Amino acid sequence: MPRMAKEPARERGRPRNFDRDQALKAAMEVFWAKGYAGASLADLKAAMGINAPSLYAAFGSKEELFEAAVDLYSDTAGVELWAHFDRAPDTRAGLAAMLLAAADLYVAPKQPPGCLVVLGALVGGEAEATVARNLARRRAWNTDKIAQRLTAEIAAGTLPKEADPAAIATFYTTLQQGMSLQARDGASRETLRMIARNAMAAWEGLVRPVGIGAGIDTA
Amino acid sequence: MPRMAKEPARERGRPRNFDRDQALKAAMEVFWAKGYAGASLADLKAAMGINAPSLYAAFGSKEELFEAAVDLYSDTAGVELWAHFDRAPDTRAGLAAMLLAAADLYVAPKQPPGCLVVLGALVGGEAEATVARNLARRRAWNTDKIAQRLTAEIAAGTLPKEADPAAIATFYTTLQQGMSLQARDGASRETLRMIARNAMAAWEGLVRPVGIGAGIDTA
DNA sequence: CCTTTTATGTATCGAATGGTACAAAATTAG
DNA sequence: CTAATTTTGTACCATTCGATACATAAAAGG
Repeated sequence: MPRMAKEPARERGRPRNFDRDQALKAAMEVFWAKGYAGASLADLKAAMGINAPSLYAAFGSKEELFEAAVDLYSDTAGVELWAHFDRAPDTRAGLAAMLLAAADLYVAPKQPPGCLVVLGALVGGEAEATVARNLARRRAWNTDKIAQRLTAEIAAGTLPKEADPAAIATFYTTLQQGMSLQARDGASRETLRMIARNAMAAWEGLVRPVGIGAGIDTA
Repeated sequence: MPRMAKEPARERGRPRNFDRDQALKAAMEVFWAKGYAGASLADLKAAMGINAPSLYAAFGSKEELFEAAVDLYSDTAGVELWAHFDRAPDTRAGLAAMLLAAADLYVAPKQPPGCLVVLGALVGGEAEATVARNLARRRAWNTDKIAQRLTAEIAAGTLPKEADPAAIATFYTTLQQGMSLQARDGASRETLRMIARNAMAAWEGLVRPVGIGAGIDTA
């Protein structure tokens, strides 16, 4: 049984002379900017500063490199976004905070506009199908996350029983994804924040579906 | 001066033995399904049922073929969508009708899900840059179309002077584009229609920005 | 030292990419 | 008929694609 790699623990053969995390971050930015198919191996090699054999030895294949890049994205940019959602006192405040954070993230300087999970692999041939499916699964997770919190609030009585968690969650997911496209089309941070604020203007109408008593007990 | 081609008017050389419009429609569907970069010449040739020289003689290049396909899309699916917007008595009804029509269009059977103008060329390298810019321009036109009608209604007094045409138009464009992604992710017609309906729940909050008197004169 | 192990750089691989050369075929003009 | 014009099918081009073979370099184990 080989000993655990706790300290740096020099491995056996010739050490690699590039920083794996740094190279992965560079790859993430290329995928983020150009998408899975649009990022060529030549692009990736140039950005990562390594040759093909080093890339394949460290990451396996373009597809595995992409998955690793998306993991890194989720663990950095993505986790920061959803932290706003989790920290907020309720779902409404969480969605507002998440969308405003998205507005900042999607046009942050020194970064490609929009979201890697949304834009990374949308359309394409069979070569992209696998990664596209994986990204779709991540997007579905985010919608579920919103829906689950809504369900909990309905159960707790802080939201009307008539509210439809899936519908509300999908609505805000749709807006968030649309914001990624807007960012690609050159929308400013202010424009994106305005979209986010306007999205919250729909809240009352969403949690209180028409005909249940909308407007009776507001203010 | 060569005579005008009014009747079928047999041209000079060997006649082409495929229907140009029909081939273009087939190409449009391939681009719609796979995007500009994802649609290979092999895909296009197979769907159009012609060989490379015929394709290039009739359409010039992949890029020109794509532009022609997008024109066809705009003149068929797209025009049907915006006809709903134009026919409606006011902007609010127009947006509702347009979004509901989009819900139908984006998951219509025998068609790729979502919108070609939204999904056709979002990310990618320099090879896609030109077509991506052209699609972005078309998307911007649609937003302007909404904003112009809003501006007219504000001038006419049917909407509050405080309403922000650009912000409202961008909001609904964002939703429409998000709906294209949802369609790609497998959303049903019912889900898309729910998104559209919920989008209209935001209307009152949008045309009457916070602090102007929202909620005072409703109902 | 020598052996083992891993990484690197060069030089490529086969396949797919968008796009063409070229000759034969099919039509009209005269 | 012949000449001119246009399309078609075959075969192919140069480039780029993702991915590898292979010899060498650099480290640890013994």
